[in-house]
Amino acid sequence: MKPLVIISGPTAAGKTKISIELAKRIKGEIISADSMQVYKYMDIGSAKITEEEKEGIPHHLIDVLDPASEFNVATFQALAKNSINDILSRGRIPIVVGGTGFYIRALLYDTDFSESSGEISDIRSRLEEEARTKGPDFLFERLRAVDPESCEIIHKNNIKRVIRALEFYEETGEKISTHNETMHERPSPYDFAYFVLTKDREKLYADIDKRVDIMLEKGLLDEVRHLKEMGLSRENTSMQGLGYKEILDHLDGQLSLEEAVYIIKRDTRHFAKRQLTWFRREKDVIMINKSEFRDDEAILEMMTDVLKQKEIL
RNA sequence: AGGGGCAUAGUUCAAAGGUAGAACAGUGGUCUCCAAAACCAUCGAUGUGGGUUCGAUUCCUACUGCCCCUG
Repeated sequence: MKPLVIISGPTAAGKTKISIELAKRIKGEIISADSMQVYKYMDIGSAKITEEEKEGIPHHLIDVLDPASEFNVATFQALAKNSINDILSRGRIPIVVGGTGFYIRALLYDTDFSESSGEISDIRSRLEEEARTKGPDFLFERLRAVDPESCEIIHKNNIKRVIRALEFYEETGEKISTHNETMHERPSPYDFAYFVLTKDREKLYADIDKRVDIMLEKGLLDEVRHLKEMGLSRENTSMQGLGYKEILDHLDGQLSLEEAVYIIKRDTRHFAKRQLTWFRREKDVIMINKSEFRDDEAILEMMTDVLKQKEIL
């Protein structure tokens, strides 16, 4: 089986720094599992690693897309798989680093997305239109007719997921609920070690607030202004990123800077909390509370020990 | 110091002589193609003492704290 190291954790947990140190020790290369850092020109707001910080370690899936392009799990999975094979073929170890747990799962368990085209389908736009005109209950009841099991799992207010379930059914003729069940039982094709970096909640939140302030000092406003001049708007997936949508609202005069900053901090904290919920229930993860270690050195020692035990090294 | 006002959840604000509502925050959760998204659930309060009353958090009163005006 292919070896794979994963370093994840909530935003502002300190993944970047640790990942570089680990890569240096184990001859690794880094694959970013981050839905925003793939985009070019989005450096400050996505807390992207700088060239200097990379210390010569090769990074994949960073700065590979124009901010006007679409990006989603399926695309990520395909690109990441290519990178893994590329890295392994050169005798190096792939280290997946990033906070998008959903992407990591899709990669780690090799979720099958082949049924659908990958692009936003006509079916989906039609369903979205119907949700707008006929209301959410209408689609939910239609889903009940074709896939009642999904109605047990999906809350009817969660229009996005109701639409996806219907779309999946219309595209494949199969219920997404049964598809998910089979996917869930699939073992990972990798020999992996899945590390999740955390720190005490209070400390994490304080660091998030601090980091947002630093982003502003570094020129987040100018970065977003530039993206806006490039013609990007809320319609783009990239501009739905934390920090980007709020600053756009501010530049459009819909929010004061103070309000925008408050919302960015708040929503980033919410995001970190959701990430923690995700990792808590993820199987086979190794939680590393940074607050319980002397320093990064101790963490790296522990990580390499685990990798040796698992015979990944 | 004198006069006035306010005191309800972590915060901002409701309500009512019969055991207090909301928003936001906080906390827990869901998740298989926009996931930095979308969605669900939940904890939590009448400043302190006395009085009136069957019953006070509400009315009266003292205290304490905060705000405004005057000096």
